[in-house]
Amino acid sequence: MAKGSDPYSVLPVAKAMQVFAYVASQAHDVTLTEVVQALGMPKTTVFRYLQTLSAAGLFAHDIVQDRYGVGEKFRELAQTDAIYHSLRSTAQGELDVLVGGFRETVNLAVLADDEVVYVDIREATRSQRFQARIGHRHPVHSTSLGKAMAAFLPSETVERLVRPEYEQRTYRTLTDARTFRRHVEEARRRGFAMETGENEDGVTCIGVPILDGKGYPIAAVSLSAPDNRMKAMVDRAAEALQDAARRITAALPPISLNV
Amino acid sequence: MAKGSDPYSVLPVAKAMQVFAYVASQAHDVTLTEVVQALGMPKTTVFRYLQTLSAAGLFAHDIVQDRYGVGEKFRELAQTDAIYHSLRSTAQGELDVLVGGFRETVNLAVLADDEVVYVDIREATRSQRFQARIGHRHPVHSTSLGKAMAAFLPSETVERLVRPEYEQRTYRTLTDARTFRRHVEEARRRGFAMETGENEDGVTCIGVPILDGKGYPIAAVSLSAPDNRMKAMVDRAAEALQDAARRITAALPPISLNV
DNA sequence: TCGCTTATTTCGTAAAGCGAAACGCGGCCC
DNA sequence: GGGCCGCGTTTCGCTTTACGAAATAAGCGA
Repeated sequence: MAKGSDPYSVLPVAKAMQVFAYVASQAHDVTLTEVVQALGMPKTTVFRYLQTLSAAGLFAHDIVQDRYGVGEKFRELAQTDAIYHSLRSTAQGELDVLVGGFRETVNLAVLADDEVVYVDIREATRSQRFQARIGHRHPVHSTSLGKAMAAFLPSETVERLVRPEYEQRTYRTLTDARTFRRHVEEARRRGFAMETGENEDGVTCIGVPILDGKGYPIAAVSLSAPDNRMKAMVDRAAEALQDAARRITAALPPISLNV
Repeated sequence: MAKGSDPYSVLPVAKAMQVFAYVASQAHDVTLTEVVQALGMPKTTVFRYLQTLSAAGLFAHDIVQDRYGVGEKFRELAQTDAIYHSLRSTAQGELDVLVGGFRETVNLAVLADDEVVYVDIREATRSQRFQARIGHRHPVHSTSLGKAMAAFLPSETVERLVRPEYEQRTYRTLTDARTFRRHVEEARRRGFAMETGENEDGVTCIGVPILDGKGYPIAAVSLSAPDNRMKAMVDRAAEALQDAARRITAALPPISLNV
């Protein structure tokens, strides 16, 4: 049987996952004994796993029929993953093209808990000081990524991002709500956001939102380069980023994330 | 914390599911410490869960970056569930209409392991002897459901269902390959399958396949009634079933199941 | 090269997962 | 209508084995 050859395998978890896989792959809701017979595990054990997984919301326990099926929590997770997975895999090629074309660092990020979370990063030159790492979080107000996404959010949602005062990351960082609103407004008008040394000294960023089927900014791509080098290619970069974003949008599944 | 109020909750499983939910809801692949900090669990514990879930295929462990993300097994399960969930929920209303219109038992089934698996059943009159139960399996050759699905399978797949001899369920059950092929061929021509007392004495069934976006028979609906009562309404029933099947197909997501 | 951070391994302890068996309940059949 | 059977739930005692602190190793940036 699925005896964990892995010495770090936690048996209850491994066995519960067998139950999970069985239930999820059936077209109908299952009974306790059905799982027991299918997997050859003791009744008590399966019973406990079914209870635990139901309590976690991954399964739904139909009390009337005493049957277990896949739960809403599972479907939420699956949908979230499907979207992000699709985002990353379709973005992949575009990021490569961008980094190849400009030889500057390219970032892919999403908005989570009102922060910018880096999802993929391509550094053109590793000699350069770290900008960010995958999974790291930066503020919305100091990044072109954040402002680009904010620019295409419904206005009620933007208001949620407005603070009386913002953290000053560099001497150029905007710190008041008024300026933030102006930057966001400008990004919306131009179709891309810009940030010049507001997040990190000497580094300029151009960010463009990636919209999902409903026009909601699910993510953003940005190009970041030293101030001087960026100056010469702002227009070209903005256009390339917008093209990339459009293509990524087109390849995304038509479903949306519940905000 | 998420202390299992449920006395039957298995803690390792419950905690592993927290890890699961966290990883699946992130847009980026995560590191061990990231999970530890987010969930406030001991490092060793999380490490073991990540290992276990990766071994189960639900997570993918990127050895190079030492990051964990959602694995292919999870996506397979999610897709299977999405299809079946959609099938059942869109079929729901149609089944109700059918049972209301004919006052006879209506079945929804899928094909699994070359058998007919009942997924939903609406009995018009409970006095009647049980026909089948959800999750029960009947042979392909003796049911209208099975023959309806077989009729729209690619011919190579139909061959997999052909046996030199079939189990004789009633004295009317077809038992040879030749007759099976003939029935399937006829069902394909007519667009619905029929079975008269071949699965259960005195009961006649009409089955119609439900095709997915690619024209593959993902399931089937059937109406079953005592021979005499069915005789009077064959044409009307076949048409109603076909209409229902068409509507269910239309509401299905455009993705397919890998056969 | 050093020093930090992060992943892996070890190990002793006690918690808690396990599963046989008993119980209770409902439905089916006689 | 009564009894039987199948199924889900509960109990209980026994270790098994999950646990987590701490030590170790491996990376990686400075």
